[in-house]
Amino acid sequence: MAGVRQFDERVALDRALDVFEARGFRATSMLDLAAGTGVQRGSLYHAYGGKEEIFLRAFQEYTDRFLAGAAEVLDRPGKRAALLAFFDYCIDTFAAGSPARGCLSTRTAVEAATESPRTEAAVRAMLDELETVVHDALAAIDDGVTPAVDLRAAARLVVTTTRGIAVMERVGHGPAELREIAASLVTSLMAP
Amino acid sequence: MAGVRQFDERVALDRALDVFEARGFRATSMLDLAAGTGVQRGSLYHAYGGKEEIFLRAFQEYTDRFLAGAAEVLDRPGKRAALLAFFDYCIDTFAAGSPARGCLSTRTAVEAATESPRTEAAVRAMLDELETVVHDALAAIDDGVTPAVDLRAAARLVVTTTRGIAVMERVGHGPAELREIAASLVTSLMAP
DNA sequence: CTTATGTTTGACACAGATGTCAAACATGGA
DNA sequence: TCCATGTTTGACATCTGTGTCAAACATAAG
Repeated sequence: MAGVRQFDERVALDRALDVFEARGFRATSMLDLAAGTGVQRGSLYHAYGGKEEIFLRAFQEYTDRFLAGAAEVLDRPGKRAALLAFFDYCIDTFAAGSPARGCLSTRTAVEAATESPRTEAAVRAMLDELETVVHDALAAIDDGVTPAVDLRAAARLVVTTTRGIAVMERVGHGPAELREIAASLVTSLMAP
Repeated sequence: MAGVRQFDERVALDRALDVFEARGFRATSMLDLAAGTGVQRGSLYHAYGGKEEIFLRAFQEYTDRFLAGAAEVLDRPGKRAALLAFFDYCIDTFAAGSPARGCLSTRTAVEAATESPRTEAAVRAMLDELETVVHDALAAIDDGVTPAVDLRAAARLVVTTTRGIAVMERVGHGPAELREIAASLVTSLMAP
């Protein structure tokens, strides 16, 4: 194998992810990606084919990290505490950076899903997995607290609420307000 | 006053709204608006200045209609029934058309709010009003059912959930699934 | 050292969008 | 009727992004 790639693929995709998080899928051009990664546009086309392919690879990295983090914070005794920690984790992620990054998966779902079936499938898969992570984590906590609805429905409602919170963040609600919304859900769902 | 506008402003803004609903704020160009409204691009620039201005006017129309519709469906005896009817109304709106239109305000919040303060403010105002509409409607229903959290928080959680549902719609969840999510929230929030 | 192989580079042709403008136009009021 | 006023129109210059490609290049393997 001669003719070897001159850039570090992991570094490049990592930087590409930064660009996508800062600008969103639609607004990111191949020019932006070239600038952000330090790799020439032509090389990016040669190596990956185009923006969608690059996005899908970077998004996979994002998904893996996010889900791993979620599973970690959910792992504690007490369903209520676990959920509150999970929402804190989400909100911290959304609100990080200045201007705030927002939630990449939500952004992608809304702005890119319709025009790219593969992207839609990737986001959908991510949310399904997140639902499973939440479900399994709650199922593993045996503290006598029972949700108002069955566990699968509760998990889906929790995931849906993270999406709602991500949207509320975009219109200017601060972390404190977002946490209040989360607390309202947890109180409702896990009645005392 | 000589030199009079040749197109019907109400019709044009109505059609512009269709275009924005079909393609989203970002993806809509002045060319698209010209095609959609039947008004020449130059005339649109002359009359409104640019895309953002046109959007804000069309969005105001959308907001008025949506809020009026929401107030109407929320007006019934029984808090649970009112909320379920409200979610049905939202879901029907999001799922209408093929491909489904989705939720314009959610879409706009996510894809346009950061890059246009006026747009962000418009969406924020719309959501604040929606929260008030929900709050006032629930406050007016005296059926003995009490939410698990205070009414203001409940209203905000409901609005947040409509946003979450709008996102879930984008990744392929159908109306039936979306209604289940709504039902989970209503059950949790308004414990029997 | 040489070769074969895949990579990098800058340039090219093209498409779509922007914002502006002078000239042509339509029309209410004098 | 004619004029003043604001509107419409198509064209223009410009910009940003796309996707492709031949030539230059780097390097692992022989």
